Amino acid sequence: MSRSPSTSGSTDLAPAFDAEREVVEVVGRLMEFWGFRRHLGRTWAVLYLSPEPLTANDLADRLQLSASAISLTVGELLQWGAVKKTRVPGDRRDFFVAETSIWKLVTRVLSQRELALVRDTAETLVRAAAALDAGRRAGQIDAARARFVRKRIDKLRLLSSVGERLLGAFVSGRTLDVGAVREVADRDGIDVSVDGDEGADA
Amino acid sequence: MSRSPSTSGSTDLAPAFDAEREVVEVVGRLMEFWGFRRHLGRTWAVLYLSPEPLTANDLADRLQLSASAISLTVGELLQWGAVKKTRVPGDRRDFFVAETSIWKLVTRVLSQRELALVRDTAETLVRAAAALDAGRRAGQIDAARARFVRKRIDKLRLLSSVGERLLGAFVSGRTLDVGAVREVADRDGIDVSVDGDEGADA
DNA sequence: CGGAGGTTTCAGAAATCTTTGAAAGCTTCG
DNA sequence: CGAAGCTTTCAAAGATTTCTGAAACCTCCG
Repeated sequence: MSRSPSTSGSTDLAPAFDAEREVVEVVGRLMEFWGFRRHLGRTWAVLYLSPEPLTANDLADRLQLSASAISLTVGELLQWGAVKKTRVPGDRRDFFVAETSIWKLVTRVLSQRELALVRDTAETLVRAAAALDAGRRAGQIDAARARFVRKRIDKLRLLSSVGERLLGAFVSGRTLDVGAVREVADRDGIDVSVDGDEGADA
Repeated sequence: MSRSPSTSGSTDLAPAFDAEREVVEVVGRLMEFWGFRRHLGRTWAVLYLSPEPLTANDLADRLQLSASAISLTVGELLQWGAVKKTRVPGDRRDFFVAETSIWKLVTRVLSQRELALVRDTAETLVRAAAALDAGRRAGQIDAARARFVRKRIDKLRLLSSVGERLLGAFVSGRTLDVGAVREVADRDGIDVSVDGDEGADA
């Protein structure tokens, strides 16, 4: 009982607890923005702000969610390594703690999720370019148009490769190789002129 | 008429057009990941791969969307500056072209959307910290606990300020100041030890 | 000024994503 | 070994977001 003053009506303790709540919400929004469900962020935040590990029940109370929702949410957080499970000797329940190294979390997500996406994109672009060339060779499509599309796809490829390098650098700790970014910025500029460039190469 | 071979059935031209379609879809997914509606990405991609400006109708055909959906989508793309409206002398219709400088687009989104988010977050964190201190001073909440929460909030603040700086640097072209990131990484490391620190004074 | 596109708006339909409650599955303690 | 308490799973309910078709609204041409 003394453990969770959560659902208690607003007493004098209110302002400080409001502070916590606000933080929880803002982290929720942040995570939502990052493409996670909002509750993942909220849940992590509650744990992050708690001095002691919490049980699924504590979380359900504070977040106003059902036990099953908590289970699901916590499960996902565990997968991302954003939360760890702990057990307390005499207690049958699971306790949870937040991973506190946010940096670690961010890089993990970047390397697993985003990098996968970028790679997938790159692959698709390569395939598309190949298909286009094939179609062009076979004379199935207008040559000029094919050249145009090809160039645009190449630009996308360049971008994606730079993105991949950026992410890679970021994740692997040697922080942001300035060169990599500059390069895009520049090439991007150059590429814009590709439109006029048109005839140069295929 | 000769202008839009869009709705024509699949003939020998298929493979090359499939290439385009694939690109369109992959860009769609990418954008979705970035927090935009998938159709925004798809629409932009269709325009990006088209040598000539297209009408709303062309877009509706190629994307299999209703006129209203196109209107909405294009409207949003216009707001982000991802697409531009063009008019052709004898034609009453609106034509659209894709903004080709992707770099410009990315930075615009980063500076408008993300930066706003980060700032909002930072502000909330400051407020929360203040409320917490107030509560603590008034003795409304357990001092040890307040100190703990305060530290965690401070860590979040640090992170958000670094994020803000990173975004700012990225957007403003002087590319990624290595120092900024390193700093977080380090402090993050230090902060993790806050847990141990905890027991000392709790 | 009247009419023929073309575009935008908007309320309802459709699709998608979330959350829930109930039941099944584990685990630990007696 | 059996019971009690937690946790997880899953189908259905609930929300939310997105898309559509119809109507209103422009704009330009004749």
